[in-house]
Amino acid sequence: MAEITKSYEPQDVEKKWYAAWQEAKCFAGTPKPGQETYSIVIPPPNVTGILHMGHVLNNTLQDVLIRRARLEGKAACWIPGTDHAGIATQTMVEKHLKKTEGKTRHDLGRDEFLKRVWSWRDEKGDKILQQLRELGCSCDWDRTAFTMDPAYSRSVLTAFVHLYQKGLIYRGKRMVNWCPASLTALSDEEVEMRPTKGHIYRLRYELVTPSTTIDEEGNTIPLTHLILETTRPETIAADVAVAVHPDDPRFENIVGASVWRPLGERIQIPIITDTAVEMGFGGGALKVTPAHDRVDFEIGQRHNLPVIDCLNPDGTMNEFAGPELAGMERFAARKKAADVLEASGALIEAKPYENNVGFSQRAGVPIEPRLTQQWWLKYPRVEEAKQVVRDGLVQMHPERWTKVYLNWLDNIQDWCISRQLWWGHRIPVWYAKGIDRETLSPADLADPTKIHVSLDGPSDPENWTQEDDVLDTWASSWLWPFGTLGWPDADAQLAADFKAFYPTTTLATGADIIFFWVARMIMAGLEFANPGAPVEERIPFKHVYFNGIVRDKQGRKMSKTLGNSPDPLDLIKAYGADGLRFGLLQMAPLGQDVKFDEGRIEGGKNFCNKLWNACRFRQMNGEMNDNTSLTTILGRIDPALLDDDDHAILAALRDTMAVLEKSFTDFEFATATQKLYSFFWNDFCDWYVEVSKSKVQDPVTKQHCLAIQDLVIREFLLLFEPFAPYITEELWHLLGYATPDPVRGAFLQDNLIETVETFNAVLATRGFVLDAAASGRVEQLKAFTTLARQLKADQTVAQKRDVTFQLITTDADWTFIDSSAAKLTRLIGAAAIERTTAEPALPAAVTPFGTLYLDTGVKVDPEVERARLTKELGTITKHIAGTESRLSNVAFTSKAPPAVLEGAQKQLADLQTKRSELERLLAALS
RNA sequence: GGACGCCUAGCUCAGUUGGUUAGAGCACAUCCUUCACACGGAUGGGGUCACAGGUUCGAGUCCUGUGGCGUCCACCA
Repeated sequence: MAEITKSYEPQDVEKKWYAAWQEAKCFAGTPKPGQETYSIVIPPPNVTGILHMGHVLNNTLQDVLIRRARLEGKAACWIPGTDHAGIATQTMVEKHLKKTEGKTRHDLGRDEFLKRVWSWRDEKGDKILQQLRELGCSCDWDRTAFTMDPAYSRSVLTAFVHLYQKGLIYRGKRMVNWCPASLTALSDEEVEMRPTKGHIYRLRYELVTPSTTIDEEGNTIPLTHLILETTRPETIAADVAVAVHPDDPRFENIVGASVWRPLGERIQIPIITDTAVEMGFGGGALKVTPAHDRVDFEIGQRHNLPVIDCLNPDGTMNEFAGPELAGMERFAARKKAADVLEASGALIEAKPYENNVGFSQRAGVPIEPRLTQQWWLKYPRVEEAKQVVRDGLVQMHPERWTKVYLNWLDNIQDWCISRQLWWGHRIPVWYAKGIDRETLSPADLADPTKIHVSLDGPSDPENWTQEDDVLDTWASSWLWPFGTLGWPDADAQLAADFKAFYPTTTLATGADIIFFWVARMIMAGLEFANPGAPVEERIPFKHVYFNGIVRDKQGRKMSKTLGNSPDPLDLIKAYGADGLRFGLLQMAPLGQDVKFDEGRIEGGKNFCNKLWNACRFRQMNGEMNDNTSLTTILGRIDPALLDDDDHAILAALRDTMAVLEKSFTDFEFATATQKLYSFFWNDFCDWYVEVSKSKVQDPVTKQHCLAIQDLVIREFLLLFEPFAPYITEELWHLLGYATPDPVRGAFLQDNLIETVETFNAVLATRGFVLDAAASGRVEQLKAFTTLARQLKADQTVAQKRDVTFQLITTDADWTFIDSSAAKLTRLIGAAAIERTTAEPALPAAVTPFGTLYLDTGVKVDPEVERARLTKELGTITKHIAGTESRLSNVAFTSKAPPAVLEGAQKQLADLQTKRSELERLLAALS
């Protein structure tokens, strides 16, 4: 067996094992009949994306879940893949094209441009999947999917045709969120409202015929103009009316009259009434610009007003904006419009103003409401989607997200699924040649001689033209949990083990895409997967785990522009993949955002090193025996020979197993990592390994102690493996836990983890009766040790080892301490612990086993000693007072549960004993 | 306007159904390279648990309110 080096060097270990795992196809999801399954589909990253901290967190969580499932003996399958990411990828390639060749996509034409995108994808795509391998992700790579794969594309189009035939998809001219940068419509979810500083312009709209109104006192006064306010003066040329509230007394006389439009073509526009107008805002009048505002559009519909569009798709002004503004960019035009209005006297004032403006989430520019023909989807299964979550068939973790989810579904709006892009799934709709797409009526849309909708297109393609638009990317990824498992092709589903792996077990994702993706997947699953089957077979997943967002130390979202995001690959180089994984999970409590702290990652690395060295110590202490199974290790342990330390460490191990089990059920990964840390570092290294140092000196106890170590390390490696797969695998082999069997047992993951239940059962059949009191005695010894060390530290002889301790104690306690002398003297750093009945004039501490004196061979300074003891006495006295007052309170003694009462009484007794001993020590000093 | 989350040591966070003297890691101070580990060991300092009320024998924990930070949904031009 190879010798374990002085420190853990992750680099070579990681390379070696990942290659070995892949070679052996360890990650293949291959269900055996009757075997329980556990499946996860990856939230597909953008095909051209690169790994950032959010991915690291999200994918580490998935890997932890899937590896734990493997150890639990389940057929585990983690399906990886990427998303074509329509807008993002197309924009990227367009930019590249512009930069390198000075061309636009239109210069190339659709077919040629798409060729370029594909070659870009082939060249630069899937890099992120490579990076996930470095992180240790155990995806079943043979199943890698891509949303633009032929098979997956077919599932997307199948879904479209199905929904169309069901009457849920329709085409309509409606107000959409238009992105002037990407030149496409967006869904409401892709629009982000941002408070934006600008100006609000107070304007006069002159009445064609002066009239009268009433002032606040009810007096009739002349009225020559209306006052209204707008943030968008550049759209005035597209005003078609001015609206006031029907109940507004100020405007009674002028309803139906006209005002002069102050910009663009100076025509008369009518004054209308509409309840959408807020009387208290501005001058109480609203300019109505149906082409450029949702509310205005609705007012226009109600009043049969014309629609004038004064913007080009790219956000520049067109000829309808008037000669002053035509051709200008929209924000420049806004300034210019203000100038023109000021010059004509229509502008009263421009006030600084902040309002919410919709921005394109991806392109980062303000969107324009724009009236266009688009394809819309009425969501299927909305009620059922709510019900499965309410019924807990789909459980969200943390649960509070269900409320957000249900609220969204309660207010759900039809989904604009068409995008004016080229990179994506082209909508499988064909128009008969010669028809005007803009003016198709609902009846036309239902006429198969005018519109053809199918997977493969019309049989006489020469007579048809295909729809130019592609589908929203999310209209493909919403099929991910079953599209990746062969749906809708029966043979493909069989080959992909659809039956075993659908519904998937857990979806791990960020709450930021709860609407974009999670909700839509639930509806899609219910509609398409296992049609006709009971609802629990149609849901796409049973659990949704929402991981937090990784933020920087100031709490800001990590972003490229801020440059506050460390490169995960650099972190892997510096701390190892295991250190990164473990450190990150330690700071990621359920559902809380993660403030990134590199120190924690370093802590993860240090922990790995600690584990490494504990194993090194084990190896140095003696020949390895047969470690190839729990049974062989237990065979080396005689239950009758277990001492307190053995009992205590086994109890702590069992407790750790239990905590881990619960943590996985509750998705509490931070709890799990913290428990692993404290068990191994504190319970095992700081105590068990330290006491082992004396036991291995004794041939009688040596083999026994090493066997316990082998047992604990084995179980710990199994518990730790999901979090740190590389180092555990390496140590598994170095310490001989692996079996030579090349099929079963070659890797750590081939083994089964013990549950508390099975572990207990195994121990019981071997005659282990764990002594529950042992842990308590060990805790007392720990306290004794700490007090002794404190004495040494106080006397600044912390490192001296030739000191002697003297103990005044009872016969029973002395027997116990004396029997533990070998390990205690080593732990404390003392030549000996002797029993005494005298009152040595030495520094003393009151321990659970009597009063302990430190003899350094130097005479004690009574004043220093007095100060030390007095301080201790003060603390004790304070606590005694607190406890006494509680116990003297009848309300407490009569109402508190017996256990609490007993605890308080015992505490008081202990404190009093300690106090009187301290008082005695103080008295002895003088 | 509506909903949700957070506020505990200098920093990042634990703290389960209310119950002894509120914990960890990092940072800090003192000491130590003694034969697993300086990526380490020992000891120590450091907290009116955001604030104000309330319920209770007892509140970091439950209730009400206030303040601050953050997120989502809706949105008055």
